[in-house]
Amino acid sequence: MQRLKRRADFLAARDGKRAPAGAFFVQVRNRHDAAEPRIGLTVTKKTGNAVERNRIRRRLREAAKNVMSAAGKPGFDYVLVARREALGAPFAALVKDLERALKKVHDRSG
RNA sequence: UCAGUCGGCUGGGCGGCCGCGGCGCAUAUCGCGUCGAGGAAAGUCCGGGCUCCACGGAGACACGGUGCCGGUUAACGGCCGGCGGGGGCGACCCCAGGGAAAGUGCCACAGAGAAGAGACCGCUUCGGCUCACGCCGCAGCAAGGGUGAAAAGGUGCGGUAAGAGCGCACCGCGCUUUCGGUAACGAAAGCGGCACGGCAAACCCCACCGGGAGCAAAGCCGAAUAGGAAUGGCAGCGGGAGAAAUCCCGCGAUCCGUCUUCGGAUUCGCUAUUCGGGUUGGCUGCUUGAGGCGGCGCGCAAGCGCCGUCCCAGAGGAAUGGCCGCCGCGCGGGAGCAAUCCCGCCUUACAGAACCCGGCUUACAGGCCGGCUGAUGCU
Repeated sequence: MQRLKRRADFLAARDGKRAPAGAFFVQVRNRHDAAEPRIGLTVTKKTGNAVERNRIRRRLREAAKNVMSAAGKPGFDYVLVARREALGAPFAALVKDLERALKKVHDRSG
């Protein structure tokens, strides 16, 4: 699973479609190419201290890993922006929310 | 046993499946092995290493820091030992602890008086008035009261009209000498009738220390695009001369001299190659170090020396995670006379390496160990 590492990619995704997903929300950008889907994670300092931010990032990454192979489409970048609730939410719920959000985004875009 | 005080340690364990980062091996595409957060990784408050910049030496001035003595260290504002002061029955704890006879300044409020001070209440001889209690006046005084953070040595005895270092003893203080101690300092003796209030976290004086910036330091490699320089090739627009190469005039543009005028230079463009700078990016710096552990020796200790042994995170939108099982701990609830058993808890504090070390400071659920002190009980 490819990760977003450049600021420019994050900025591009910020202008794309977004969908709420419970403890976080998803921003999507269509790169219009055939490469595999990529994900990026945004956890701001407002969310908590370093330990909490790391934990949130890891849980979201793990959830994305479970979901992306099935629900992610080639040529798309997905940025998951965490809210504080992602720290304590059950893992199963994170996975479910992400699946639902991706479905919603792609249905809407056709 | 209770109360207290000081110091140290720990910060869940085992296993399964699926993953992540580094390194090694490899059939180099599947894989295998191995290692992978902390005591504070935190705050970034000190001290260093390292890198770049600046700098001839030395000194002076300014600014900042430190401030009892000795030791320790690469260094420190750290640490260890000691001294002095204060607190506690004690173990022990606390101290921004140089200089106030170098100078300047400040000491609010209260109070009569706040630094060569002062007399509000008060005490007393004498004189006057009054039968008397007492009142008034001149003078002497500062014991007692009162104000204050602080009132110009303290306590006691003598002394006196009342008093006062006025005299004496002890304590304190100052000076001198001797002794002990490396020293800070301590002890003793003698002398002095007491001078020298506090504040230096007011300015200041003295001693010592200090160049600046930081791994986004610094070095290397370097794409596209734009721009710079050099060289080669082709080459502006209009008109004229010529067979042509080419030359002349005008126009535009750029540059130069001083803005204009005027004068000079270029042919400014396109293209190719090369060079230099350089952003995104990549690599190095990047983890072997004042290193960890063990033993021996020296030292009261901080620490030092020798020997052996180990390699123990190196990410970079930043790896150490997700889901389970069993055990353990804690809390809550229930059953039971009890031992114990059952159920529940999003089961664990503070917190995530970012160049590396030495400290300091701050945060921290629960648990463990040891030294010492006081009280009580038993022998």
